[in-house]
Amino acid sequence: MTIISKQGKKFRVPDATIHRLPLYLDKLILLQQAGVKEVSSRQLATSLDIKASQLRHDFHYFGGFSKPGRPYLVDLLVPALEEIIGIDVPLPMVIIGAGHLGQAIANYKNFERQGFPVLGIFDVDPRLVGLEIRGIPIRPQSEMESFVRENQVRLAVLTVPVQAVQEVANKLMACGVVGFWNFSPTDIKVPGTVIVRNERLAVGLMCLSFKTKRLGNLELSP
Amino acid sequence: MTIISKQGKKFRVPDATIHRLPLYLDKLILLQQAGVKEVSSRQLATSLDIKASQLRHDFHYFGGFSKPGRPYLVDLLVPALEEIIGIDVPLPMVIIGAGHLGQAIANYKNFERQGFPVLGIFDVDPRLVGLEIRGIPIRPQSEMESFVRENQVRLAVLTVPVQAVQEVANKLMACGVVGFWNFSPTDIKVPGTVIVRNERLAVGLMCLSFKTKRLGNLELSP
DNA sequence: TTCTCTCTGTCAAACGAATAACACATTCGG
DNA sequence: CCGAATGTGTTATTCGTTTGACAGAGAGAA
Repeated sequence: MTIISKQGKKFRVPDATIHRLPLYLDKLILLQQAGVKEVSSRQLATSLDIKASQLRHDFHYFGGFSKPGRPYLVDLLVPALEEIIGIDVPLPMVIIGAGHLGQAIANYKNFERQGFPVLGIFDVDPRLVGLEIRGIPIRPQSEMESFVRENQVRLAVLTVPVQAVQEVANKLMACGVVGFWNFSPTDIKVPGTVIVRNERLAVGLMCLSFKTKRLGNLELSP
Repeated sequence: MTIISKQGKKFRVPDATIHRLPLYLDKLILLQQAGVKEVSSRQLATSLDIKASQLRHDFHYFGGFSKPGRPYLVDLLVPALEEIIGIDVPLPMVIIGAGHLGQAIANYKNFERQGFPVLGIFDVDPRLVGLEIRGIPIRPQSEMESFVRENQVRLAVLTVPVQAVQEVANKLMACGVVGFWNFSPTDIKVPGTVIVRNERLAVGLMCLSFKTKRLGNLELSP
């Protein structure tokens, strides 16, 4: 649940809705690239395996994007969603931990296209320092704090070992970081003014295990 | 929602509960390693930032793990949860796509410890073929199908480019794969007898963006 | 113009999940 | 042996999310 301001008033938007916004945007950009100009809630919803009423309900939180009777205009909807999600203004980030996962994320070009340029990668291992990933140098951990301050970085990706996470996060918060994308399998303690997104890969794998091993018990059709 | 069988009858377990089981197990193993023998629902729940009633409610789906009045016995609970989640019996997997993400996953030792040994990694790029990651060789894509058949692999990790995902998935299903851990940012079409877990990293990042940019509007306390 | 068709915005109902409440089993101290 | 304290299993309540229903705006055909 997140609060948004609209015309002075405040509204609460469900987390479930927020998670769907990037999916809508993604499909809409594909449509835009294909030259499609208009799309109805039903068409868009069907392609995402959700109900049209849910899509309209989601959009409703942010005010209408069309007029009754007319489908949505793709070229209007794309920038509107980009602004709502907040990727119209780039949000630079740093990656802490240049292990395999950190390098994989640094290598993923789409993040940059989607408004999340990686300004720097930091690691304690001197053997990694000096290497470059897509032109972004791996810097020594000791430079992290001054770099984050000087570049006013607000978002950090944490791919460091479990034992180091909390300490690294503390240092980053002291330097002005307000959002964490945490890949370590542990929670970090932060004040309510800081946002944390935990990406627990092992959990996903175990859910898959749970379901895969119970395939025989599945309901066959909804 | 997944259906489980218990004493002949079938019960439905919410997805939300299934997602928490690995978190419970994780904390319990830490306690076990610390030599703790007993833990109450309140202690365990507090350390995971959830309500004790929710934890008991979750456990209730699988029958009681203790007797009224007595806390849970860590050494009983750990194997019980392992069996429920299904990681008591190893579920071997293959990784398709040896890019940075594929390599990162192959490198993550904990998956093996948690019952998910990586039997093979496959890639179309001949420059990658022959390399080894933790002793697991990268094999040519052309060998994928025979390998999966011969080793009766049931679970596959997909870290191939978007355009290739559906075709690769089709081939794997024909060879007996029934579970996919899909890291490409697109849905794959599968019959109801196959389980897919989509790990859409970009969505997580955008949710973080949405919330980070609205920090000023946040409710200050719940 | 008027009729029909399409499709949104909006509200209501149904559903699912999280939290609270409590009965009762067990232990422990006196 | 009894009462207080602890803490589970289970049911009831509250809350949030999804789905369904529909009024009415706009477009196009006659």
